[in-house]
Amino acid sequence: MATRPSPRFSIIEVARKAGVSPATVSRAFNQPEIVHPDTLAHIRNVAKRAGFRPNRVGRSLRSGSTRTIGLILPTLSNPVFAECFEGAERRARESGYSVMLTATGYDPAVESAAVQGLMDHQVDGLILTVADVNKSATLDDLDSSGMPYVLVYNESSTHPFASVDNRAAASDMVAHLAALGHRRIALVTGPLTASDRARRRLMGARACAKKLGLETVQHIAMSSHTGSDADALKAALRGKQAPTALFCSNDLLATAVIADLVALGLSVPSDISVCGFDGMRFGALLTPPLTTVAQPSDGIGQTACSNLLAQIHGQPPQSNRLPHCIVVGGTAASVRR
Amino acid sequence: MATRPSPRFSIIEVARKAGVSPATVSRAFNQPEIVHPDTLAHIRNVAKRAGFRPNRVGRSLRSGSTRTIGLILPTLSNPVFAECFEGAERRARESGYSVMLTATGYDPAVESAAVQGLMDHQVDGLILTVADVNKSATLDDLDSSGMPYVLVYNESSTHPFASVDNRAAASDMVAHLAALGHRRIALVTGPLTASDRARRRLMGARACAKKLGLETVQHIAMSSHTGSDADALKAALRGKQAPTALFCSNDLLATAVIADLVALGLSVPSDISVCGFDGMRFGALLTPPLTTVAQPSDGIGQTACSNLLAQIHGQPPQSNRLPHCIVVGGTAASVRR
DNA sequence: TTGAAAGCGCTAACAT
DNA sequence: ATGTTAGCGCTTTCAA
Repeated sequence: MATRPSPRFSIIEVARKAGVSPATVSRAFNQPEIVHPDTLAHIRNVAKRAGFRPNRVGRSLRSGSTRTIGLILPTLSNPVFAECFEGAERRARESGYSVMLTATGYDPAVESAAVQGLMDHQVDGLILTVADVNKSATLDDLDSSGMPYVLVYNESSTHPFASVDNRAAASDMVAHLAALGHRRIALVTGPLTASDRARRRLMGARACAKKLGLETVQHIAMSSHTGSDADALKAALRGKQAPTALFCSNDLLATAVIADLVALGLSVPSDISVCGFDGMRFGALLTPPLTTVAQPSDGIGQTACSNLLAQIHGQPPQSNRLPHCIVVGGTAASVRR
Repeated sequence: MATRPSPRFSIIEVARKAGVSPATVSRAFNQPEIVHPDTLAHIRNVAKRAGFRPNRVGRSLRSGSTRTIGLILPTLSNPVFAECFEGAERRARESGYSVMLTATGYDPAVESAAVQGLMDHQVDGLILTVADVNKSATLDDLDSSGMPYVLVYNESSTHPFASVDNRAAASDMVAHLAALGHRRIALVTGPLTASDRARRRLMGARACAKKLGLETVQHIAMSSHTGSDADALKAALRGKQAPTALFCSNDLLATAVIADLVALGLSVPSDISVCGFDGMRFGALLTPPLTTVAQPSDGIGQTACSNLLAQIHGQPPQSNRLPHCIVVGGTAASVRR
């Protein structure tokens, strides 16, 4: 079991040892059905003995395909994105594709560099989430590059994506809150300028409120995407017109908001209702369990990957809106009379 | 903004357009300091105008380095591994390395295929977690391949790793429980045969119990790594000699166990104490917050990556034991008299 | 069914 | 400081 310096065989050595041409060895690995069974067995034997495995870099350069896709997500520490990755990676692996993954930490500079870097690596396609579909330099680059890609979580009429219908989902949650008797609802988000999803959710929430004759959904902006802002929260809760329900634009934010409310001496849901958006598994473990809008993140990843692979194989780009559902937990309750 | 079929330029075209040799263009990108400033500016200009970026596949083939590392982890849905990935990826990116990631779902076959696949891709090194360092076919392959690698979460005297000291960590937790008055403690794990970490934790727990004169730490094996087994649990809790504290070998398992206990009509911690191992962030959000042994997962990933890069650059392999700490939550309380 | 030859895009000797 | 040349490992015509 000595650690030899690994004199990595090439297809040429194998060909010589097997007494055939390099082309035949190549065929033995790529189109075994067209080489003579005896030759095939012999080559496989020699290759195995020598510990030979085709070098994918050589193959990629020659064939023009790396059989690798790139994934660019804000952070894997948000279980929503982690699940999305798992769905996509599994699907990719099943099709013989590998995945390069970059976490941007919501930094547009990292995001843009990641796209460039993955393109330099000649990935066959890209799955990514951008802050805002409508003004993303990254996305413009991508469009003009001809590289196949699919967005996840974003929605757009001009770019392929896999996502829930954020407007409808937010609307459904507002309807749920309204059914509980809430008439003053606020949507809590991170910086709106940095998230087209948050904007869509706000639109959906407002549309529903209007339809149901509720007061306009207020908007409370936090400075970070997943962290709460105790001061902003306190300010928003002052006065007679304070909202009775806080609809947070993601689950992580909801947990942070709940923690802040508790620190403020409020109790959820008896003093105020809170709900989230995402449906991360951990929400169910909280006490009370988090009321939220569940997105099928694994499915979003899987679908995006399927669509991307289809594109890579020449199909036209395609978008999918996956079904969401309201998870009734215990953080949103009937409003007190 | 037409989607041109992208007639990807090569270094040769750029060289011709710029009136220099391909080698000079290559130098302009790789060792800009040795080319004449005017030439450099001119080449950069031409390259930029043509939208040229060096093809990393060509470069990799020629140079023998892909500047890519492989990461193989059981699942990104466990926030512990997600954080580890983030630490490693960030560190890699800072050094100009990209990351290919595979989630094995604890399946040895996937694990082994992933190692092969990443080696086929000519990654420069590998970071991975294996079920059992002492009998891992995967690891044997790796050793004989000469590919640099660093284990994460595993510990070994013969393989480089980055991990906490699992024995000491488990011992510390047992000491903590003992200080709360517990004398009958059980360690709850998934299949022991499939996790050297669980085994080390059991050893550490037993050693500490012995030292402190407690009863031997019982072992309750669940059939899955992170799911609880209500029947096994019920059986273990029968009788006068039932444990007063359940030490779960990971946080996800701890949450599942707590849920089962609650379903059994027991209350944590007043009827029985429970604690976990990992220190996932969500533990702090539970009610009561999870008492656990925190591992610095981001740091483990970062350290592993640093050590791997050092190895890739010719340094000898190195192992690191990172510090753990006991997080006192509310799921473990003083034993009732 | 197999072989010969060219070349994917790039870099590293070696020359100048 | 720049150019010439060869070739990394593989696949893919084109021939046989």
